[in-house]
Amino acid sequence: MIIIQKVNTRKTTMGHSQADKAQSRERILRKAADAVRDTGLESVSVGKLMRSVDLTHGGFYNHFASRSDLLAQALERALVEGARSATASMKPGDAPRSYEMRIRSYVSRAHRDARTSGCAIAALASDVSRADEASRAVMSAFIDDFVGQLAQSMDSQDEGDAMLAVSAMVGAVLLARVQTDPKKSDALLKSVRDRLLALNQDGPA
Amino acid sequence: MIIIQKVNTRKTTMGHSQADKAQSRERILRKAADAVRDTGLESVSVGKLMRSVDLTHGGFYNHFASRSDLLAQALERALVEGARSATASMKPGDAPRSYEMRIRSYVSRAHRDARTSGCAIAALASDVSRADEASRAVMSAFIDDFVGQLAQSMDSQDEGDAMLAVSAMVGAVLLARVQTDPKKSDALLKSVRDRLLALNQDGPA
DNA sequence: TGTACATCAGTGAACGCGCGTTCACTGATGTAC
DNA sequence: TGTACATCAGTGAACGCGCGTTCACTGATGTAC
Repeated sequence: MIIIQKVNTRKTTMGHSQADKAQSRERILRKAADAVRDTGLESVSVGKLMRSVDLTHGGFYNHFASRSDLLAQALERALVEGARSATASMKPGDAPRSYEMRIRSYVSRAHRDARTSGCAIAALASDVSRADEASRAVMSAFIDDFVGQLAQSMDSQDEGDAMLAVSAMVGAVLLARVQTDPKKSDALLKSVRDRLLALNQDGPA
Repeated sequence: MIIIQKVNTRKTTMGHSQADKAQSRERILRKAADAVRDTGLESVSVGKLMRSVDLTHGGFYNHFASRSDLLAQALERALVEGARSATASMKPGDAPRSYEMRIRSYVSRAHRDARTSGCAIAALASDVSRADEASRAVMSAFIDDFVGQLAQSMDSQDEGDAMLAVSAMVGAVLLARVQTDPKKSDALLKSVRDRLLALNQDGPA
């Protein structure tokens, strides 16, 4: 005896409640923030994005005014998540992260290889440097924060010193991602990491 | 008396000689190398590019096998021109550029503002970090050269020191291009520049 | 040097495709009674 | 609690557009004699 099961060929029925809507919006935005860090701002298309969260393209405009509106929000989200991952596993009340911990986790092979969950400044600096003023302003605020927080973790407490460190951190991760020779890529990270760590030992007089 | 001039409505007639062909190819490639640094690898379209050198799109394939073939060559050209501009006005036989001159010209407002004629590593690092292995290999070679040459100009002659410097140089120019507040952008360049210059004074012990 | 012919750089119409966006429609959700 | 109705999240066809690429054509260049 053969049993032919009636298969539901419809996609999983999407909810229609307000809570479902908020959840859909969140899934779209989260996916976009990842995609943007992984393959760049311009790589995100409405159709592909909606398909990746099992929705159809038409519904996109229930959540965002336009692709460019989405991109602006995805950039901010990516920056927030990137910054949060830098302070991951911190509970409120924990002492602020040490300079050494910050450098070791940022200038690392793990960070180089985890573009999607890593720092969005490193992932998107070139793209945003070419983008409109609004996008650049959003990232500027995160750069300022990044510099300010790093400065507080340094012996010198000097923002100028932190600017050097942040520039080198971002540059090193970027160059390590370009480098095709894994040994050279690792060596670059190690050289920059060691020197940034040494930089925080109080210099000569 | 009114004179109605017969206006030649045809575009300037293009030559058909072999020399003309080489010249066309060169014009296309040079324009592409600029465009790529100015607005990113993905921004270059065959139609717009050909229009910008006063040709029609169909002829493109007399010169390049495909858009992606052009892009690979434009990337290399952009890197060559960027590297050349870093050593501009040097005649053969001149002493190699000093460390101080290199830092002062790279980490500068002029370089920040001259994306099209500046270093292609800074302009395209994010894009290339996401590109195929072939493109990454092309840029890798230029990074290695850049590090090697900078090391030779340093007191320590140390490639690791040069890796820190190159990372900070590239990172600083990128961040300065993102920063929307001109004062902060200038200050970041100055802070990084001063510290990179100080780095070459022989350290303690 | 002059003529006849092959070559081939450049032209522009045409192709299929994916894009962002719009819209009439559907059916589950949520509300008024 | 039950019913009737309005709302609106999600669907999928359709739009105009720019893209990369192809191709039949044109006329100047370059060559063979």
